[in-house]
Amino acid sequence: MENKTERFEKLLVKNGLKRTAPRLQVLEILSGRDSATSQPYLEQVMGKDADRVTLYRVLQAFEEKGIIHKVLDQQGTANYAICSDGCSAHEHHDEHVHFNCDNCHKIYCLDTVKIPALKVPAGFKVEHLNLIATGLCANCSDKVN
Amino acid sequence: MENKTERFEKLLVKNGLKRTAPRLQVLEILSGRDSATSQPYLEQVMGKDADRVTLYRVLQAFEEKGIIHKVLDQQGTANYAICSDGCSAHEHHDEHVHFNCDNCHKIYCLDTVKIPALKVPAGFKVEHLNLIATGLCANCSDKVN
DNA sequence: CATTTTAATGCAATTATGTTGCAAATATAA
DNA sequence: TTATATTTGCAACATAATTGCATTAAAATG
Ligand SMILES: [Mn+2]
Ligand SMILES: [Mn+2]
Ligand SMILES: [Zn+2]
Ligand SMILES: [Zn+2]
Repeated sequence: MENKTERFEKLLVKNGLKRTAPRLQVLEILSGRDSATSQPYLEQVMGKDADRVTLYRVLQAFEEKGIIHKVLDQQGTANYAICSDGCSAHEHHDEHVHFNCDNCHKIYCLDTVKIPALKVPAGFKVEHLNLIATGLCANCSDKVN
Repeated sequence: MENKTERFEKLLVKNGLKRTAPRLQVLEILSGRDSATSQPYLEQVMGKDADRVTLYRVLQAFEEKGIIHKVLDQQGTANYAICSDGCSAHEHHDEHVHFNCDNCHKIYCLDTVKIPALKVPAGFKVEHLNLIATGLCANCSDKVN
């Protein structure tokens, strides 16, 4: 079985992106976490390995290519998670619900929970739906009890 | 029938807030619009009538008291709308869908569209739901046709 | 109505987040 | 190995938001 780095390199090539250190590092970090990762956290972890501007540009490129998707938490902070397969440059196919824990502040992609269709008033044309649930995640509600 | 300003003054008193010019002005502006109002717009309209910091503090106080609610648009910008009745200091009772138009960028409170209940994975405890639909609003989809 | 009390405002400084232009570096194609 | 096209880093800038503190003003009190 091919290792993670090899997979990431192929992913970059497939999307016409050059195999660079900051890009591989971002993929490394994101893939190693069980929840969406905030921009500030990424910035902190990458430290001086990459300039702040580079990080923003890496994230933007990945988002455009459908490699990651952005989720804003309740404070408006950008969080990023690796996309499920099937997302591409011009369409993200992962309209799942996101869960923002009030306690640990993690954002989980609830890949199995799809957003139900909506009946909107006449005239409105819905393109995308974005649903964020807040409350306590499985970990935190355990601890509280 | 009592006029708007009188109503606003009562609203402030009821919530233990002093009747000040910046507060009345914010209520005036918000109530005169058909969609949620962004912080930058408010700042611009109020001009030098109130310091930027005061505006932030007015909005925060109103939100805490359940007088207005905040909606983040797709860029993470804060937008504010007056709450429906029944919202209070510690509970907002207006979990309706919000619609963010891709064209005019307005955010509409779809008061009549409630967010459907969700089935989440075991362990997760949902407190609040926050659903933003994007697409074209009634006005803009008219114009396009 | 004058005075006291308490809440709210304005200002200055600071932090966080995100963007742009451009020169230098580097990954990859030739 | 060289050429090219992309990517990076740096500097400067823009905007959003927060904090501490002195001053002002609203409302409560007598
Ligand atoms: Mn997700
Ligand atoms: Mn609303
Ligand atoms: Zn949690
Ligand atoms: Zn519109």
